[in-house]
Amino acid sequence: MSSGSIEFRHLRYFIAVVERQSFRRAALTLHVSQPPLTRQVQQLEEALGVKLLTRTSTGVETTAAGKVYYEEARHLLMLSEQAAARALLVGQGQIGRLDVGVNGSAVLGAIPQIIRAFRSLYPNVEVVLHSLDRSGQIKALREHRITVGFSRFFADEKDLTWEVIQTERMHVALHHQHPLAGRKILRLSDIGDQLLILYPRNPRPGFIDMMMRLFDRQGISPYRIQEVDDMITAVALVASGLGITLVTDSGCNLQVPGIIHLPLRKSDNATVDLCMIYRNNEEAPLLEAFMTVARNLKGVPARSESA
Amino acid sequence: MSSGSIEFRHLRYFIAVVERQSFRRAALTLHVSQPPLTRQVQQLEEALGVKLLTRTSTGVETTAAGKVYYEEARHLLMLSEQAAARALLVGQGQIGRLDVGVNGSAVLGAIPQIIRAFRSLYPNVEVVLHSLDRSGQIKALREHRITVGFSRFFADEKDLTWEVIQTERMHVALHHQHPLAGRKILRLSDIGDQLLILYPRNPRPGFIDMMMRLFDRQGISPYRIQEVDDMITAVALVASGLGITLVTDSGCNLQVPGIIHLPLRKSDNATVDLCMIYRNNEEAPLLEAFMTVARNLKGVPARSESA
DNA sequence: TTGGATGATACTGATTCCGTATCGCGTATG
DNA sequence: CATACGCGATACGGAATCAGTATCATCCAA
Repeated sequence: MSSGSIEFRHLRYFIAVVERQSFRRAALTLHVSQPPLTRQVQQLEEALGVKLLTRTSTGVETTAAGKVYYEEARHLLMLSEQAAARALLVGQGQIGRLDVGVNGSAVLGAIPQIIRAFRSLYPNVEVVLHSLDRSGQIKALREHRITVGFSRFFADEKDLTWEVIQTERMHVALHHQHPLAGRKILRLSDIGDQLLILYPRNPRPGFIDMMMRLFDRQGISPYRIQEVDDMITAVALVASGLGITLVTDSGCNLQVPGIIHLPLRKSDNATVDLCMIYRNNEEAPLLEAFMTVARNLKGVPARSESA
Repeated sequence: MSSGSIEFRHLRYFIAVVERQSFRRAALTLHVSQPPLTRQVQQLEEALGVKLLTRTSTGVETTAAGKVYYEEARHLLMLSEQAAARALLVGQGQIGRLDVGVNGSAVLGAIPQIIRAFRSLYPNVEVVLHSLDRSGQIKALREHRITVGFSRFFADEKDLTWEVIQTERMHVALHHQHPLAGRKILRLSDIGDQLLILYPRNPRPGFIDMMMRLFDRQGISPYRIQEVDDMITAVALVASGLGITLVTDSGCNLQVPGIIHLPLRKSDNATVDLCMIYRNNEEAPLLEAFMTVARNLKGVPARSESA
C-alpha cells in the first residue's frame, strides 16, 4: 500500500513527540511504548510525503514542514473536540435553532409569551418565526422547514399530531358610540342582527366557518355579514363605525382608539382554541422543551389587563 | 470501555451515510460492506454521547445534532487535507519563511540581488531580514532564529559552514577636489600617507583589521587613521574633505555629492569577500534553494554602472 | 398477505496495532 | 581512546480491532 489513511491517532502521537522532543518521553505521557510512536509517525510522514522530524542521537528536531503540520494538527484536534461538544449541546437542546410556524392573528396572543418563556430558559437557541397559514404550516412541517406550527384548529393528519394549547373566549369589538356600548356583557343573540365583520376571507375552512357554526348551535342566523381579509381590517372598519366584529382574548391586545371590547356570556361557549401541531414521533429535544413550555403556560390569561 | 477515540474513519463513514441518506448506498460508494458502517456510526454516536441519525425503514434521517456534526466533520476532513497539502509545500520549499541575517554594510551589494532573484523563483516564500552583526548571526543561527547569515568573513565554527559568495574589489572614496582625484587608478602605496577613515569600530576582529593586514602585506604602514562607527559616517567625513576611505564595489552604490570612487590596482589584491554561513547538515529545502540562487549570482558584478 | 428493502446482529477471518526484545548509531564519560 | 549510556529503528509474536458473510426483525408497498 502506498499511503494509508491519516487518522487522529497519528496526529495525537505526532503532537506528543513534537512537544516532548523525544519519542521515549512522548511514549511515557501517552502510556504506550516507544515503537508504536515510531511507526505511527513514519506512517504519517509517508502519507504526507514529507519528513516531519529529524532524528538525532539526542532526540528529535522538528522540520519546517513538521512545525507547520504540528500547528495544523493541534488545530484539528481542538476543532474535533469543539465539534463533539457542539453536537452534544445540540443533541441536548441547549443550543440550536427552532423554526416555528405562526398564523397571522394568533401571534398577538399566547405565542409571544411562550417564545419569551422559552428563550429565557434556552437563551442559546435561535427561534425563527415563519408566517404561514394553516396549510402552509402543514406543508412546511412535512418538508421539515418548521418544527412546530400554531393555528386556530387543525384537521387530523396521519403523520402529524396536534393539541390544544389554549382556549380563548370571544369578545365583541364595537365602536364606543354603538347602541350596545353601555352593556357590561353580551349574548350571541344580542349581535345576531348587527352588521358582522368577519375575517379572514381565506383559507376557507377557517375562523369564519367556526363562528357560523357557533351561531348555528344557538339557533341564530346572522344575516348581515361582511367578510374582510384580516383582523386589522375588521377592527379598522369597526373603528369607522361600520359594524361590530369578534376578537379573541389576545385580539383585545390590539387597542384602537374609539373601540371597546365586551365579553360574551360564558354559557354561550363562544370560545376558540389555539392549537400546536408537530410531526409524529419527533425526537427533537428542542421540540420537547418548547412543548413543555407551551403546555405550562396554558392557564395563563393571554389578555393583558387594561387600565 | 466507555468511549473509544474518534478517528477520521468515523467521520468519513458518517459523512457518506448522511450524504447518501442510507447505510447500504454509502457502503457502495465507500467500497465496504454495510455492517462496518453501522458499527462505526454507532461508535461515533457513543463517543459523542448523541444520536446523529434516526434509523427508519426507508433509510436514515439526520438529527439536528447530526446535521451540525456533519458540517463540522466535513470541515475537519477538508482542513486535514489542506494541512497535508500545506505541509507538503513547506517540505518542498514552495512556501514557507526564510530568516536571513545581514550585516549593515553588506546589504548594499549582492544581497538585494540574491533576495530579488530568490523571491521571483519562490514568490510564496516570506523572506525576513534580520540586521545582525557577525557574532549576532552566529548566535541567531545556533538558536534557529535565522537560517542563513551574510557577513564579510567568518571564523571556522564546529557546527556551522561558511562559503564565499562574492569577492569585491576595494575602491578609494575621496573628495573631488582631493589631490589624487585626477587619477584613473590608485595603488595602495598612493594612500599610505593619507588620513584613512576606516570602519566599523566594532566588532573587533573585523573590516579594519582586514584592511590593516592588506597594508602589512604591501609593507605599508598607514599612520593617520580615524576609526568611525559605520560606512555612512566615513563617507560623510570624506564628503566634508577630512580624508579618504575604502569602500567595496557595492559600497560605491552609496552616491554622495562631491565624492568620487577610484579603483585600486588589481595586483594589490585589495579585495574583500562576502560570505554566507549556515548550520551543518541542514536539510531545509528553502536553504538549498536560497544557496543555489546565491551561488549562481557569484559572477554578476554587484556595482551598478554609473554614468 | 407478501415481496422487497432497510438497518441491526452474530460469528469468523483478516488486518492492524501494540508490547517485548534487540539492534545500530551517536554522544558523553572515564 | 575505550566504554557506557541514551536515542530511535526494527523484528516478531500476541492482542485488539476491523471487515465480510449470513441472517434477522421491521416496515412499506404491491
